[in-house]
Amino acid sequence: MLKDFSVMNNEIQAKITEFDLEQTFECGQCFRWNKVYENGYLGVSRGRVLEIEQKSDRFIFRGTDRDTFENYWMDYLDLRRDYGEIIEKVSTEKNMIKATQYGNGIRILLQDEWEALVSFIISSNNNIKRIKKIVDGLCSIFGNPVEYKGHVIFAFPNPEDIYGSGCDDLGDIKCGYRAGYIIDAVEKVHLGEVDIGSIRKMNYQQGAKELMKIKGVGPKVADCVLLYGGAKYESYPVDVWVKRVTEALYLKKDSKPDEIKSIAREMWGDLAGFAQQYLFYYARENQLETGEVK
DNA sequence: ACCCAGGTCATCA
DNA sequence: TGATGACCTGGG
Repeated sequence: MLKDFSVMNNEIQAKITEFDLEQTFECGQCFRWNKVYENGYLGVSRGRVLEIEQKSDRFIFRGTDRDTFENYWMDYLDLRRDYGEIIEKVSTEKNMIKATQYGNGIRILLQDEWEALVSFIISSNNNIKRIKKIVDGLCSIFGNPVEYKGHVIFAFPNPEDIYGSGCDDLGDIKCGYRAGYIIDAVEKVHLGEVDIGSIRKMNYQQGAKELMKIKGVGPKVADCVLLYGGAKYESYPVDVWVKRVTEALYLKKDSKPDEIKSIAREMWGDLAGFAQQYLFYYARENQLETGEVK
């Protein structure tokens, strides 16, 4: 975790343990951070740009100021949390020990709830590469441009930026049948039928119920939004990878999502979301079909 | 041509 | 409630 940081020459420097840019930004939880050079990533959240460079456990943050860093990015990057402690607590058996060693620099980002919602609507029955492409397309059409060191980055559009558009207006981003889902989300959030801004205050059940009012939002998408945007760390999103690996390691049989979620809750309690992320990253990066440790 | 990808929906019993 | 197909799109 981050203990303190220093500001000089418009740069913020800090030593942070259990943090790796590639693991955190490429583990499938977010879709808008891009590698711009070796060990350097550039991203935007809620219209704020940030450049991060990593040298082992030393980090340099650029494009921000002390106030924004302390009041926004510290929380976004979850830098106040002791992930050494998280890893220790979820490493309940040998496979999880392996998974947490493999992804020991993963942090769960606190993303904008609306961005997480739309991103994971797009994620359904889709692959990560194409999800990124579609999300980028949505931003370049509807988002506000932000300039940084010659890069033009488009912020993620707010509901009001998209409101008034129809499915046809989303044709260029090639999101297929998900266009209708996105429009439904835009309308319900914009008109106040869904209170996306309150999911962090709600409990897990309330949050899930609220999110699933939207077309295209089922249990898996709701779980992702609650975990990555709603800080509901007991959430255990069950996709094809997590299903495979959880069944193989713990259940030893074909199981329904609710059974998979409940055993995760038994093993890791309100830290199940962290466990899920380590397992997902480990299984997917190693293309594990059975979940067995190699 | 067929299958898959961080699933959900409509339909049917 | 629970099971079964269909589904935009692009890559292997």
